[in-house]
Amino acid sequence: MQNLSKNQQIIFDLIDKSPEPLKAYSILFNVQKRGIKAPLQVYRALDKLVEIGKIHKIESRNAFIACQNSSCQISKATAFSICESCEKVTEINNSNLSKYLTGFKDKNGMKYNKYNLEFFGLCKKCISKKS
Amino acid sequence: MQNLSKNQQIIFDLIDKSPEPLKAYSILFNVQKRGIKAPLQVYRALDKLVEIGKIHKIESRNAFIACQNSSCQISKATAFSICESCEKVTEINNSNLSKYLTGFKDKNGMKYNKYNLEFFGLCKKCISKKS
DNA sequence: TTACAAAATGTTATATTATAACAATATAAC
DNA sequence: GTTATATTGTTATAATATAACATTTTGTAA
Repeated sequence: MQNLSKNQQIIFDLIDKSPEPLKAYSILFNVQKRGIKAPLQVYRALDKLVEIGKIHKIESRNAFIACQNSSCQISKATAFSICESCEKVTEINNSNLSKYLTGFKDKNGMKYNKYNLEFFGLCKKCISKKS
Repeated sequence: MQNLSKNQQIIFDLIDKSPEPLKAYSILFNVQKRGIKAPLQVYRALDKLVEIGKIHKIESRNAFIACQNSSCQISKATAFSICESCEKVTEINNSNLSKYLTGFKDKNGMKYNKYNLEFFGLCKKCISKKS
């Protein structure tokens, strides 16, 4: 695996140490003191980091999270759980699930090479808060 | 099932007769001749139509498609196949898949009440074009 | 059939997310 | 060292989505 460029490293570090998914303009705000001034600089780094699998985009939230799976280099099979109350997002790493979905074939004969799955619900903390 | 309001009906009809997912501002452009002038009017109708399950949002494309499943009223379990070449989107209606995912429990103890799954690949047409 | 509540509409302004286009610089491969 | 590729920098703008407020319509029940 090649090294990250300067901007890529700055932005990856920020996302990687964040406990929650970060949005592009929040990232921009946080890295301005490090010399990254324009949205495009952020989006370019994000695109590359997604491409090489260091981060994932949470599509329903337009936000980015570091890959939790140390062996994941290219993101062809992603699954996340999202708490609709506190917005906590966790990457699901379940081999049964990934086997099932990677092998899934629909009747239309289309062969899939990638998928993204987002589960929504309430996390344990938020369930107990409400009861 | 209650009837749709005027704006909801106009926008649903447009989406329903479209062979491909439609984006909000493309919808806006197409319904201006019918008196819907502002983005918010479109987004409000879209929100409601999604809520009652008449349409789904394709998150990775920011586009909307009519529900293909006649029995689907509330969209708690959605799955789509997306061709990365021609962008054709099809709703997957596979009871094995939906049973598997609806029953899925992760080790974190979170209970899911909704999911959205997007598969990516090449459709039959696009595969044969390339060979 | 009025009155009340809920849903939907209309309108202007603005926030948020993302890319186009072009020039310059750095890095890797040969 | 030269060339190709990736990355950066910069300005402008496109595309997606919501805030806030006023008004009208619709459904429900007294």
